Amino acid sequence: MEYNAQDLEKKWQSYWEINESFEPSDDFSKDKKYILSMFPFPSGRLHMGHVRNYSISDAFARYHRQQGLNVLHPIGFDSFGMPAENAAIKNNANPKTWTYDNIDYMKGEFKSLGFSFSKTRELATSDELYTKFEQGFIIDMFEKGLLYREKGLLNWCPNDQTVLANEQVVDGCCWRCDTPIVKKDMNQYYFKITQYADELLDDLKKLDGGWPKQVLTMQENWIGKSNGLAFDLFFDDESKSKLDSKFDGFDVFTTRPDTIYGVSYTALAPEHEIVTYMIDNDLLGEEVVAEIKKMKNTSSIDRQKEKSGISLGLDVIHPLTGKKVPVWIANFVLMDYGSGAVMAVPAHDDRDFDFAKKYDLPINAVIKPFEGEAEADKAFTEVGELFNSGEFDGLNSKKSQYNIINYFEKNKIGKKTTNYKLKDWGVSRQRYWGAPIPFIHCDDCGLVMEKKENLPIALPEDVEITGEGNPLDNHPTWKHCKCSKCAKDAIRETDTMDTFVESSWYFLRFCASPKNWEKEAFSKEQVKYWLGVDQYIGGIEHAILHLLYARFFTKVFRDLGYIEFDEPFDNLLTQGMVLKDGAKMSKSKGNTVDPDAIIAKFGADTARLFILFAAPPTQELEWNDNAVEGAYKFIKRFFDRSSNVVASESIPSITHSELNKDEKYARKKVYEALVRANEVYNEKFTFNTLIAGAMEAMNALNTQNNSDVWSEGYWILSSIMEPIIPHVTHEISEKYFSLNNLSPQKVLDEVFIEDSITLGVSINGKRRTEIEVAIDESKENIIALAKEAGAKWLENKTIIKEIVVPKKLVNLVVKG
RNA sequence: GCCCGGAUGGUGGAAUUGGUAGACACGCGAGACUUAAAAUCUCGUUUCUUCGGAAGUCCGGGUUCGAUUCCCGGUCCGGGCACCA
Repeated sequence: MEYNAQDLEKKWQSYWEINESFEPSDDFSKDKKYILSMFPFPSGRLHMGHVRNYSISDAFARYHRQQGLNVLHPIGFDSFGMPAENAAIKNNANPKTWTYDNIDYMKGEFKSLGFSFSKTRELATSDELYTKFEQGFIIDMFEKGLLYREKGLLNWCPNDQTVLANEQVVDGCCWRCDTPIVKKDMNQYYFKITQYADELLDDLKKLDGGWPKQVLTMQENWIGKSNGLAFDLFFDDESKSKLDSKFDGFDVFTTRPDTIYGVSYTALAPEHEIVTYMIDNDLLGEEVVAEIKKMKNTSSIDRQKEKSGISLGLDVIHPLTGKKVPVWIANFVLMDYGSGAVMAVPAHDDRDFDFAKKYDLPINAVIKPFEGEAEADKAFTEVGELFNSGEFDGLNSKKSQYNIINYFEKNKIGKKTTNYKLKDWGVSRQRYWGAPIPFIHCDDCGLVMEKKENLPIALPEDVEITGEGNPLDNHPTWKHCKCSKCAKDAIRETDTMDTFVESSWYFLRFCASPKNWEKEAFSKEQVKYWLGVDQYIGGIEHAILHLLYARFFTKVFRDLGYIEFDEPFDNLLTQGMVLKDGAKMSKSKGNTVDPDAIIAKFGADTARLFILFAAPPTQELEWNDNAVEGAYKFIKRFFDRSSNVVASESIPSITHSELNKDEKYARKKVYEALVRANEVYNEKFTFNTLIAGAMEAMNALNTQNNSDVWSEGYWILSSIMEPIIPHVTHEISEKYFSLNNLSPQKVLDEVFIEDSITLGVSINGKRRTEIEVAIDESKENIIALAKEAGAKWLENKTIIKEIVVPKKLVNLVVKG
């Protein structure tokens, strides 16, 4: 029979569907595996990155199912978000229709790839049921004080007409459309993620080993914890009266308290409240005000180009020396870190140095190298010895930080402080296609929560998407409602939530047994059984955003009493990108390969085999049409040569000692592949080597014609390859083994025992030749044989050392 | 600038963690079958070579009987963070 991928794959896909082969059991006494791949946005069609992602997770899921474990391998769609609206604007489509049509199409693609996802747990985050539970959580979080509304300077994308979280601003531009962002003063809802900053940082330790180091480092940097000293700088009397005695001074933060005696000026962010006060009360000249405004309107990237500043004509008193220190505005001081004000030490900080040079400010060195001289015309930023530092002279600068902080605390003029780069997570978006934030604005009661029994607050379907303004705000009736407290007319919140909210708990929802879906988001018991996720697979691009938010939600849900663990994802595998012609596949570059076309031409098994064979999963994968065809040929050969197999309900029993050399070798290769498969599925994840092993075994089977050896080989190979090429292996397994071989396979040690062995012979560590010896040959004989074999390299030389590495090689060290 | 990864044939990549470098595959070459081609099968394929060998895992040192693997210094490539005080 000819190998026909399309027919055979369809047959097994409907077999799996009819038999509900991939549904997890609710029997929690069984051992479980939760295999999760990051769910896709329903953009319309799967791309190769998805195929790679799900081929990896499917391999894990199928392997563990074979091992008899209860496997949860769910899929869903992260289906809220701007592309749906953008499509609506462009093609005059309805976002909901567009989204759900895409979902239907993509479900078909999943099926045609043979992915073993649980069907009954499929969900889309735009489903009203999902929104209902999510809005419930939002209300709980608000009650706990973890969600608040505040006016703030926000990242605004002029193109997408929406606010972005700090994490969604990449190089000063929108992460989606690359438009430079501008700052806008708006009301916005925030999750208090900073309250969990320390725990999010500390718990990274729990993930060590399970997560890639790179991701842990990225999260650590993002949280950006730094310890230092915060203290107040007070204005002198003259400055104070200039400011109408409205300000006594301002607060600064430093991680270098050791340089305190070197402070020669201080700098405020242009957005600082003192600056704002001076502008508002005409305390600065017109020109100066114009300059400050210009500075404020400059984007953060442009600000980085050159340092600039403006003297405010104010002085503060140095807390230790009592001397006057001038106050400047500097464009490099960030309003949203620390207090928006810094002490400047040009002698020991590169930035302060550049600024001081430009404006001719004093540079006072207070740290010198332990040996030699500091480089001239450069800030000395290393550890050294303090001088010109009063009672701290002579101390090691690093160690003096402790003493100086102590001094400030003892004299109550400052205190040890920790700062984070992490900011609270702004979650409101001025968009239609998202989960509505379940709040109501009432003239009398202020901001009130919607009642839980009224959830979900669903989106209106009769909506006009023009790309201008907020469609919910523009809708004629939707936002009008009654106050949940006083029942008077009120206005619904028209902002919707960041879609990262949905992906922050979807992995919990998957644990819910579908029979309880209407009733509850998930139950404690279900979640306790299934979580943590045993293997999470996804792209490195989510290293910060999604993974940090999901960790945050997990901790919040724990504190709300819904779950009982700290971290959601025990093991994380970040897959590499799929490249073509050395570049990431993208529509704009025109270098995409359509999965559907590959399936139509070669079948799903070929696509899966190529993707897992071409590179280890964590590395980039270069698409290669020839190699895809190679994968197809292997499958075809594997199928064709199954005709050598004799059908049997069980693995044939073979007397190894009665076999000839080729037969023994073939068996050895088959069992080597089995050993490697167990290693790969459980620890190493290098599917490429497992496939190579199976190919070697096939090549070895080909050199012999013992039908028992063939049958045993296929029994094992179709078992270990089933997670990778499930259709063809099922076909073979059904035809010859009644599907009995898709189960754990026993490794037979006897096949690895050999009577003779080849040893490499090296002279001075350089391999020269080899010898064949009996397995139990004595060391003396081995050396004698090696000398004989290597005689021509030993002429006129003296052997000074003989090394025998058992079962590996002989090394003869010679001289002369 | 700081912090992580990498660098192995023409190509993708192996190498049991210090023990025969280049598994497996792609490509290429040769052969078989064929009137011919495709498909399939078989063999070869690190480089140089005076056909004896010699060199060889980015470069330079080191440790070792032995280094792709460990240590020191450097080059290049990729990624993350980036005026965070």
